[in-house]
Amino acid sequence: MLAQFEQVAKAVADPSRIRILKLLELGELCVCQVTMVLGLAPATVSKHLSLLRMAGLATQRKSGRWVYYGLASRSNNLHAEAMATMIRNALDDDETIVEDRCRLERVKAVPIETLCAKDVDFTSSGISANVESSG
Amino acid sequence: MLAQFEQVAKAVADPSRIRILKLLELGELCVCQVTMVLGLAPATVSKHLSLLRMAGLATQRKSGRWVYYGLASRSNNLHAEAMATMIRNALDDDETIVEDRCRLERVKAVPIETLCAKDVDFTSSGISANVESSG
DNA sequence: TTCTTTTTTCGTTGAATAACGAAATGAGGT
DNA sequence: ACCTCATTTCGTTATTCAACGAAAAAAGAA
Repeated sequence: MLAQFEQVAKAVADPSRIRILKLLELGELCVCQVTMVLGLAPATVSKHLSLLRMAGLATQRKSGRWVYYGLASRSNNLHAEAMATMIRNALDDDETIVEDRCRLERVKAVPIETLCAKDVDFTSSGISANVESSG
Repeated sequence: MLAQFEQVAKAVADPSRIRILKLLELGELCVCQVTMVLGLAPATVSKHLSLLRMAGLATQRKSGRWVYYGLASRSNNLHAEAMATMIRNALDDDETIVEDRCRLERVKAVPIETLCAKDVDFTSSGISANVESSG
């Protein structure tokens, strides 16, 4: 019980994971989308997402080649819901969070097929993906 | 802002510090009292309390030779209050917390003058402090 | 099956941190 | 002033953990 609380608190005591949770508020995302927004290695992001899931804060759904993560609505971890609520009611004005969400919008604009392995430059103002054939 | 949240989350992501916060719910305590209950070195407990204070979760009050720490009612850290509320509404049934509070009652029964440097055996059923001269 | 692609696991490295004992600090008390 | 004692700071050690690249796994597509 104390250990469960500790698990949730540790999960939330990392800026990257907080950023991820605030991204997931806008809907479920696949690993590669989160990777693009945070600018971290895929392995690192996968680990963060897995850890959030273990703490009862995120859910996992596999669809096709992609694995989608979302916010957990109900959890087996007693304290996860309270922590999730607290985070949902906070940090919306934070500079980093706002920037992340802005970047997310642009990442979402790119079809997921062309997002990951291609040379998508989302750091500049526009997204210049190879979308010449998608209509 | 994100960093502030991170600070609070880190402060709370340690079992010893959670135990301390749940002890402080029962009123302010000096470092040596907390030390007796947790069974850690004074230096370690002092560090934990200092860290809780830095995170806006605890307050410090010096009186005589002792330094008393208590729960912060209002804080300059935005997220501290929310986290404090969450913890206050949780873990009251936790085995460790209950045991800690039981030990605290017995520690509180000993006058603070005789508590710290003396050979107080609070691990067994009764407290056998050297209180032969204080009555 | 074979290839490709997304995600995860593995192993390593560097940084953060919890714990301790020893020494320093600070506040009474003599 | 000096002594005593509670607390804090310092320095060390062992553990934890975030990040990465490389390799393995999983799941379509050809």
